[in-house]
Amino acid sequence: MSVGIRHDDLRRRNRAMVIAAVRRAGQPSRTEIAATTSLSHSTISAISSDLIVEGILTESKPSEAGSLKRGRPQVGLSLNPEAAAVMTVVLSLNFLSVAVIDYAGQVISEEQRRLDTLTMSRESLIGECTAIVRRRLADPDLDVRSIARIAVAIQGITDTRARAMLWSPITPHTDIAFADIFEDEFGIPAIMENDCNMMAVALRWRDPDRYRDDFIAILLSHGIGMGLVLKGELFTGTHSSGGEFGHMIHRPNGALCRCGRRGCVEAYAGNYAIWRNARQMGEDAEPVADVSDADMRALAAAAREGDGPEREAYRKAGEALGYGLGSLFALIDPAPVAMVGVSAAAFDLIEPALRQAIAQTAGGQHSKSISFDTEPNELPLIREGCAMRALIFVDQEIFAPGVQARSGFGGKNVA
Amino acid sequence: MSVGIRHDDLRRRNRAMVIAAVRRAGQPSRTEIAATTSLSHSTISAISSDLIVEGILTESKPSEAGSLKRGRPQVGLSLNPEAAAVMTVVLSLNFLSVAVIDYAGQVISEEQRRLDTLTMSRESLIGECTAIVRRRLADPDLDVRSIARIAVAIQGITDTRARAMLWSPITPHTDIAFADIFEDEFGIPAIMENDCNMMAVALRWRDPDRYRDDFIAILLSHGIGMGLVLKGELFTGTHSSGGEFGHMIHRPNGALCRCGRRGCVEAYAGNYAIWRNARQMGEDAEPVADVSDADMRALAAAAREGDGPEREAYRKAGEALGYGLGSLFALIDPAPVAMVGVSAAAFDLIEPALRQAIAQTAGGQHSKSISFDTEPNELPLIREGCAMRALIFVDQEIFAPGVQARSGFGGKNVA
DNA sequence: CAGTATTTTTTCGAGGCTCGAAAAAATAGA
DNA sequence: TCTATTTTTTCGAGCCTCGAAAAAATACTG
Repeated sequence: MSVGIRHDDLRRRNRAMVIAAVRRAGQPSRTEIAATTSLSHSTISAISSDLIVEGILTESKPSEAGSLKRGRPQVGLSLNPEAAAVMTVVLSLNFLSVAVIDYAGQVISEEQRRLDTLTMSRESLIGECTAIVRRRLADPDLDVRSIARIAVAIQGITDTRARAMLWSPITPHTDIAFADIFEDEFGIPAIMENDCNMMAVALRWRDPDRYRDDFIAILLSHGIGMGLVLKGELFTGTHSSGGEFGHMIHRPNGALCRCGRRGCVEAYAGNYAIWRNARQMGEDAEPVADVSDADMRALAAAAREGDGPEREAYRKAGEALGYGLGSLFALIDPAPVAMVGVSAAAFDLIEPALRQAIAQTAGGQHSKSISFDTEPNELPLIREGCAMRALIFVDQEIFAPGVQARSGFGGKNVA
Repeated sequence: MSVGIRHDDLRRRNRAMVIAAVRRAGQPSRTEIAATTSLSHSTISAISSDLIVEGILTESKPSEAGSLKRGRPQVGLSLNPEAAAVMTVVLSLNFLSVAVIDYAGQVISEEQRRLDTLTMSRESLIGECTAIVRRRLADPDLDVRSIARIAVAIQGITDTRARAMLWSPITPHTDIAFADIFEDEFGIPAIMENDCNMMAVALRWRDPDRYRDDFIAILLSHGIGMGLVLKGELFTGTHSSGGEFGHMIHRPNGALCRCGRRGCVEAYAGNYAIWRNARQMGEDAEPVADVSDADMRALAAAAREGDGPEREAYRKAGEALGYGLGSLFALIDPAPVAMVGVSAAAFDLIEPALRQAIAQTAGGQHSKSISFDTEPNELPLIREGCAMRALIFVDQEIFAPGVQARSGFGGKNVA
């Protein structure tokens, strides 16, 4: 462990730094990059002229129209969209979505497809995934060689090495190494990520002011998922994608969860749990396979209508989420929360009980100051997160290569 | 954010790397250091000769007696004990302990003292702490100028900046900035750390094989504390020392906790909770201020004697700890656990219920493979952790200084 | 419209760092 | 005493970043 820094690593790291600065800032001038990286102008000049020659960056016209200043106008540097491309594959319950994204982050082409993921065989699930990717790669407008990376996101648990799905609620099959499958099939490096982690990555890029170093993204969907960024890094478990917030225990020996255990947060706050409680089916009732978004919206509407089992179901969901968040906050301290997914649209029904519960916990000391944001649609977020993950891989591993070991330094999990 | 690497940072980082290699390995030769750091022999030679001239390292006799090999014998490098010294201050319930440690990690001098921390005024608590440090500094055998760092550990919550105790169960007073107080008083840089975090740091140095990158140290004492190392880094909250495992919610609206809330893990597993249950005082009974170690040992003996309220009390403690660990493992995946403190000596009474509970949780899937270790005495561990923390500060900030910003690189929390 | 002030970017030499190769040092075996 | 072997040091080469100065590109000024 703890490897020293070779002399040639210097350039590599600083190249990566410049690329990262451009990706973050959009069209920064060399002077701005020098300021944010605290490297000298000479160094930035040298590195960026290399990157331009290599076709990674391009010079764009003076960044702002209102160049009211005197002096030589700044020349904006931007990512060359044609430098590379990446592909995202998002697999969720009964739905498969693929997109090709250029180096600057714009969607070039996409395709979506309904599947019956719960009943498909292992082979046909894999087959559908590879087929849709193959169709995209066959696009005549696309230079296949430019695709530098495939990022796959799935609802479920993935391994830390980002190679395989270990378990997922959307299919009975386990341990599918999608990353390896795509690499073998297409010869393109691939990674396999957890959907909620990708949501968190995307939120950070969308709104870096709110979602800076520490925040939580919670997916309120059929199941409950979480993506967590701590100290600027995506938080993952020691072996898996981790962060199984939905399966923290809310009530020992409580309601039956989809995972087969009892008393998980999800067994009170997942769509199926809200549905079960609203229909007064009892906590032991087998979770239903799926509840349509329309049904959930109808449920929320009924709950808003007046007091009754629907409203009580949302109250219980809020309570479970509140105690769960309280326990989480006991571990990590409070942080901004983004609620994502269908039931985030019903957050008005969830919030009161949630805040009341969180106030009972150690982490909820300043419960009023904990702020929630809602975003009803998770799919675009997941795709954006995948795209950024893949693009940053290209930035670091392809356009600034040459470092052997990652231990000690090398922010691998930087969201 | 994300600062580039200056040319002069190179030497600084590699110096730090060499010092760290020596601290880890004990008496490594230059060749061994070159191997572990993957720097060239020339570089190691240059850096180590600098460090020797500066009095930071010394050459020791050939590392092993059995130099059966041919060739020129290796020269061991070791830390010069006189290069610097650090002081540790450990403040726990009714007890204050101070030690001076040389640069190589050996205790030079120490002093311990009983206090009535629960009833002392703020001023006298601070006064006792500064007085004991002053007495140690007055030791004629000690060169005061060599003291490069004071590390203070306290049971309770500290801030992420390692300046202040925010809240502690050992005193009614809050927000005492011990680090600032010591710095102002003695002009020596100081840090304020959480006791359980220091336990984790110490475990990692004691047994790097078992406690490598991911593990958990749990203090089973009057209260329940936790120190957590994830991916080789000490885990802290976003604002505070965090990791308040003892105040995760075990049962909503459950037993009364010392913190004033209800249903915390500690309200079932802290010494006062075990005592309360064993004495059948009811879950609403006000927690007692302190239970002596002797009383706890008697309780454990009674529990081992036969079935009864004592045994049931330990069972409840195990259940709470098990569900809590299960929820924690849902977030971070399972990892080795060290149980520290008086009640760790009664772990035989706790373990069955703990394992049974953990098996009910998502994190406990492989509950049999989760391994527990016990260590009944927390104080030496805390002191060792403090010492290592302080020494590593000296290694990095004093003997390899010169880096301005830490963002991006700079492993601040490396245990 | 020419000249001046101002700001950005590039150029160039200096200084430092790591590296590889070769030399020097230090020991065990023959 | 000589040779083989291993560790450590020495030395020149090659990069990299930096600061200063030059070059480039614009706005202002009279």
